[in-house]
Amino acid sequence: MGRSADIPRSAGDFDGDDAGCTLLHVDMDAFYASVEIRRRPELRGKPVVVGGSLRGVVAAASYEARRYGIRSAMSMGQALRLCPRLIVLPPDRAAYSAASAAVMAILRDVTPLVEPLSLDEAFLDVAGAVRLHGRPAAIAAGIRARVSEELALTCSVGVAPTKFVAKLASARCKPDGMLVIPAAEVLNFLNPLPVTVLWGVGARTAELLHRLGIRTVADLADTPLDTLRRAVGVAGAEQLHALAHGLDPRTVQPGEVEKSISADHTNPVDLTTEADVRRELLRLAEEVARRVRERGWVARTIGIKIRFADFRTITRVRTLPGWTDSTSTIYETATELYAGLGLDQPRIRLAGVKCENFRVAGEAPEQLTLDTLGAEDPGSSRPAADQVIDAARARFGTAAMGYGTLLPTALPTALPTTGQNDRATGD
DNA sequence: TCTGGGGTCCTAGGACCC
DNA sequence: TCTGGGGTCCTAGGACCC
Repeated sequence: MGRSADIPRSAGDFDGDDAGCTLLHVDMDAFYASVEIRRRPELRGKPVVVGGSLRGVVAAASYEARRYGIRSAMSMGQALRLCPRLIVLPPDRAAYSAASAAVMAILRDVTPLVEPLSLDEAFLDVAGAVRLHGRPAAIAAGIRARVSEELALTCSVGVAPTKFVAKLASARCKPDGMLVIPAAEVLNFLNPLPVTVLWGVGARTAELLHRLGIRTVADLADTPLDTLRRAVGVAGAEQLHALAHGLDPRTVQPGEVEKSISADHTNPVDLTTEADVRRELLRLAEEVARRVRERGWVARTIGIKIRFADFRTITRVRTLPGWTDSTSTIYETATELYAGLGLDQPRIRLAGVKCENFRVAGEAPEQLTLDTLGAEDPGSSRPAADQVIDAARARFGTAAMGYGTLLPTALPTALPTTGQNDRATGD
């Protein structure tokens, strides 16, 4: 990478003051849709969304689809009404993860201070990289060039003195753009923007603020802190007040680890029988437990989420006496929490299972298994069975083997622990 | 064809301990 | 006997983000 003037794609046009603009926000353009179009060039130029499921919403929309007013999070039905010839593709998470890893690798060539926010965006702190790679604007242009040339994808990059201004900047130069907000321009940039652009202002908070006559960032900056506190609570008020004045002390955190791991699924048809719900909880427990084990962790808190047909949603969690990574312990806890709801004639749209409160497996003071929960079989080899299943799935895919395939039609309250059923039936 | 699936953070109330 | 404050842990719900 050279000076900004040498950078292709005209992104280096910026010749203003980027001193102190050491925070970059890199945001991939229409990421899932772009990955799909990259491998199916015949879709280029067409309205494409990724989403798919029967009761689903749009996860990503190509810019052609957006011309019809289609946006992510819109229901698939509404999207199809706006554009009947819309091309709808089912999500392929593995492909997006692989593309994401390639993007993150390019970013980490610039600096180790990369904080991914999701598969398709990341913050970078380039303060220490300018000697090697040039000014922030040149670094941003270089990243955009590499992503385009090596990955055939486009991204937009915001360059600013703080995280949230960098993120706003990337959003305002999409697609395939770059925007530098010099320190001296931050307030001019922020003031006219609607409050809804601020981190933490969603529909509810916006409504509260509008009632106070606060519509722009400038309005917010002029509002006394006490007034804000009464409207949105102490923590929210302090943060909004700071952001409105261009202040954001957050630094780039490259080592962020997950605090919870969850899986949930909206069923195409509501679940109405106990057996169906248990089967679904088992499937979700397997998925979550596998991901916990993948990381070499153990969890102490297990939770379920249930969304009823009327969209009312409840959660229940239980903190166990010790830590576990066992599918059966997580499943048992989930079913107990479900049973505790005492539902009579359930109509369940969505079920979810979550683990939190993690430790690294070896460092946990104790390993909680079914045994320590008082199960009948003190010699249970269930953790070994988990490992066998994980290994089989890693080789042959998730359909290869699992507790789910072991279960008879009428589900038992507890999983078999004698080992005699520990063979996949292959169905 | 109303409303996905992965998360984080905050609040409020209760239990419990000192 | 009445009254209490502070701290921590746990749970449920909800706002918010991508």
